[in-house]
Amino acid sequence: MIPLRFIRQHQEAVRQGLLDKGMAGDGLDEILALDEQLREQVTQVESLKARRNQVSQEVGRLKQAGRSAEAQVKAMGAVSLEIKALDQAVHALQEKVDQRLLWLPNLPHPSVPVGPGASANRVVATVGDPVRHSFQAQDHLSLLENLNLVDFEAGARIAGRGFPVYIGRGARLERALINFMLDLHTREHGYTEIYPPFLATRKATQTTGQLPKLEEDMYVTTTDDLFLIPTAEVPITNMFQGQIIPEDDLPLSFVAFSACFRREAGSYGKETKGLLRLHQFNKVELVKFVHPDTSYVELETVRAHAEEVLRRLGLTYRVVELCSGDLSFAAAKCYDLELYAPAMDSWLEVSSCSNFEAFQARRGQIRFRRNDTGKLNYIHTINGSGVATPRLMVALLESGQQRDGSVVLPQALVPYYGEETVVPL
RNA sequence: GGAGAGGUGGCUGAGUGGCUGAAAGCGUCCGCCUGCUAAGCGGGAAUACGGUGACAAACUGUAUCGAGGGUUCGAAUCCCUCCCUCUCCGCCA
Repeated sequence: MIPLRFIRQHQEAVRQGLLDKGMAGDGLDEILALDEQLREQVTQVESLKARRNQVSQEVGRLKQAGRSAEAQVKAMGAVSLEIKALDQAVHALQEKVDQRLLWLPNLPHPSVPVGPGASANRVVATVGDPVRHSFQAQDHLSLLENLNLVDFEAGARIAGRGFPVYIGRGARLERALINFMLDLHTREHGYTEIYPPFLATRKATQTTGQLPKLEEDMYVTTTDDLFLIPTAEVPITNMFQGQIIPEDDLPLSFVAFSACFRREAGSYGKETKGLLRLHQFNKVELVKFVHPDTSYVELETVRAHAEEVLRRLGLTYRVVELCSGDLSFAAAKCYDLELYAPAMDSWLEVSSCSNFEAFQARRGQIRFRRNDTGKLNYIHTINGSGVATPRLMVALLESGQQRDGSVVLPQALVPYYGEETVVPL
């Protein structure tokens, strides 16, 4: 949420930010017009209320003195009716303004490259050399099939396409990846492990910014109006909804494994084969609640923590700084981590590390009290995937495959998986 | 799902129609005092939005005692609806 006062005072900067983010600025004019109208009416009701309060007190005094207050009571009866009518108008206007504000995305940070889409993104680092196999490499689909790790048809019978069933060693490998990542982040990076609910309320989902705009991408349970989480960011961030965090507790760092559910509306046709785009997948997510002064330092930290997963697994990846037009709704700045998949010769996004600044905190009223001034301020939220498993598995299989069709796993994974190689049965 | 109890400031907890934005305590901040610490003494401090003002200080208005409605000149206090928490019962992995 962008604060209304800020919009009022920095109209052109906000307009430009919205344009950079690929959103027409016309919503802004409407908000500003409504806001002006609103403030005018509010001033009007408030002065009526001020008068009523004053006279009502007088009535109290008169009655206590045993004197009549009939004239005052009568006059205020009329005023109260007027107030009621005006109040209704004000509420309706307020509701309109609030709704429109919820549809405004966060503004890009000044350091973010301006551009409309992926072409304007900036590769800021590449780690490792793209693997070149000396034999005819299999893509992940055939590896999954030949090694019998995933059963897509069974998943389709259960829930439709996009819901893979991991089987046998595939399930074990998936579990190994999750445990490896959780251990890394909790033991070495200092995160507190969370096991969150996988469903969240409309309000919670609004806090993190998926709603109202991305409702069509969410699975919802109609009888209770609960949403299946698209990422653990939703439950973790909302643990502190409406809370005031002591300044000395900052930063708070949490890591959670969760299943993630995404309808992926409108993305059919592309990447629908295999594990590249799913309706349900697993992810280990990092979430930090940080002091506003340090949020951009913390963003780099989270990014480093996410990168560490890929480093430990010896995978080739690159870091992409997203341009303004590619930023998600709530993000002010974001790095994507992309793994190299040799058989497909492509880069697969496995992590997004974003600074939301106070955008989510404002929607969810997450604040801290400053020790020096005693004032309440919004904290900043940072999160990063650390990381999502399906494409990680893709890169792992395609990179580690051998001429004989087996896959050699990275050493870091062996204690978790229990074996060094996955061999064809 | 059934019955009951309850939701008040950072926390605990008073408060059943006007003098309550809200007692008291804890915590907190400032000052004093004691050669350190603890204790003690005095004082300050809610949040949001609006107005005047320099997007300062300050002053001022309105709202806020779970949420939304209602009654009333006036509601934390009375009525209705909803949400949440706790206890007991039922059901259940």
